[in-house]
Amino acid sequence: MLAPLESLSMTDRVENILREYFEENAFKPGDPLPNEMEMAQKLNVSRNVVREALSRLRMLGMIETRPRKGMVMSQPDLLTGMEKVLNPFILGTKNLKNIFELRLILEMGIAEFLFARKTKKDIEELEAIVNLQSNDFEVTKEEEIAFHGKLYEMTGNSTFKRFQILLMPVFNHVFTDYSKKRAHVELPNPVTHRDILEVIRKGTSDDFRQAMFKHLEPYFATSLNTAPPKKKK
Amino acid sequence: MLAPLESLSMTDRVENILREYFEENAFKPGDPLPNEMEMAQKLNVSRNVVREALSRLRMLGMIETRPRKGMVMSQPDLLTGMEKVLNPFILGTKNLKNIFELRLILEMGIAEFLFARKTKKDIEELEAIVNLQSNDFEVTKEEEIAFHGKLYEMTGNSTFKRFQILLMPVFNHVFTDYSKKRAHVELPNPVTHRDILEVIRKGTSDDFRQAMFKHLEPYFATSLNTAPPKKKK
DNA sequence: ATTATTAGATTTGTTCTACAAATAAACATA
DNA sequence: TATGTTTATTTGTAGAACAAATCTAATAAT
Repeated sequence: MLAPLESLSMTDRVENILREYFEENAFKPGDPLPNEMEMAQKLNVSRNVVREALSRLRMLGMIETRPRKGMVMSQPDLLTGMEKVLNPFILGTKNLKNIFELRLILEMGIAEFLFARKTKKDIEELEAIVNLQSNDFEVTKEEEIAFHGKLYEMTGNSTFKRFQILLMPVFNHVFTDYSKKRAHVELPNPVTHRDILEVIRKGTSDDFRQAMFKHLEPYFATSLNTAPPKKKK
Repeated sequence: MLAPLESLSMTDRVENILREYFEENAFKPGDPLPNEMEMAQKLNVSRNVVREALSRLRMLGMIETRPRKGMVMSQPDLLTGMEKVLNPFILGTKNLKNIFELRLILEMGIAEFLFARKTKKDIEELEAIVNLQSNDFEVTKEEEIAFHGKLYEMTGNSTFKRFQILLMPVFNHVFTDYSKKRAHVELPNPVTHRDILEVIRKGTSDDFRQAMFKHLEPYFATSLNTAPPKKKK
């Protein structure tokens, strides 16, 4: 196959060079960086090109600059870059479907950490959230987020929690979209938030996974039915 | 508390404005964008500022520009932004620990999709991978990646697969780091890749989760022992 | 009439210059 | 010592200029 060989712009190249430079020299958060003019001269490019590359790294949180003082390395947020791209209109249907599934995967996978780290206080708070629901069989989006958000929090993993919170709106967007195309399915024995709460209180991590699967069954069904696995031959 | 009030730079503001503009007007991949000068004039900023903002969006894959022709909206990759900051030296220990756990969570969560979508061909390929291992009880990093990578692939979720591949080096980095500080623990009954293969062949998704947990037990132990849950009071 | 060539206009990539503004450091003052 | 002032430094922003590639349209050739 002949693919158009991609010619990187100066900015692209400088961005890569800078990241490699930081990596090779093991720059850590707080370390001061050379100033813009110095970089531009060393790399033999204009200050503008350097600034565009730095602007990218600044957006990702890799560097910080105190205006008129200098630049320092800083600790990036893992998910900032992803967050900015989470726009349902420009993410393709495939990406959206993948995100939808990703949430289900994550939700099923938290059992061990949840049970290893749950505290009495957590369970009390979770109960309070459940008690605030006006109807156990018809929860609002806010109640949904409150409940599951608390579960993520109980894993003690802040990245994971943030990740899930980011995914949630996309998840809802996709599900709403699917729902329009499919007849609504009533489940005979739905597992409610309250049921899950009891499992967390008295059950095992295995019980939790089974309960969670039942709880998420409509979503699993949606994903596995409407989007059959396509094998690229 | 008095926190330093953050004043956004023009570039930051333009970046936000552009993203909102794309979102509000439901720009889709392929849609042409106004040119740089037009944007600069409409926003009453210099072309430099617009270019820095556009450079950021270009990095994330939100826009593409065919040099000297024009800019078009494009379909971003979800994980590009994350990939660029995956540098163990600048990610803090907390982030690294979170990533470490995230892999465990994901690995435990894939059971349903794996079993719903596995094919004979998948299982044959997985068997081939297992058979290539020289020692079932002492697999190399490459063999490890091959095996688990195939599992991710079998979920039929390309984003998920890419996600895991990105996380793997960080995971190994963290575990190597932990291993130095802890005595090596021999497990009495390790679950090997071959065991997991058999479970995938003949077992259920529940069996899979239990097998996978046993397989990953050293990692779970590492995470749950060395990093006890800290409750922020 | 169709094709080939040329010229001009457009747009991004890149460079350069200039200046404002904020800070830190050095200095001066009370 | 504590406070005010000056100065040098560095980023943020603006604007002009040009190269290079593409598209359009006009012109020339067959």
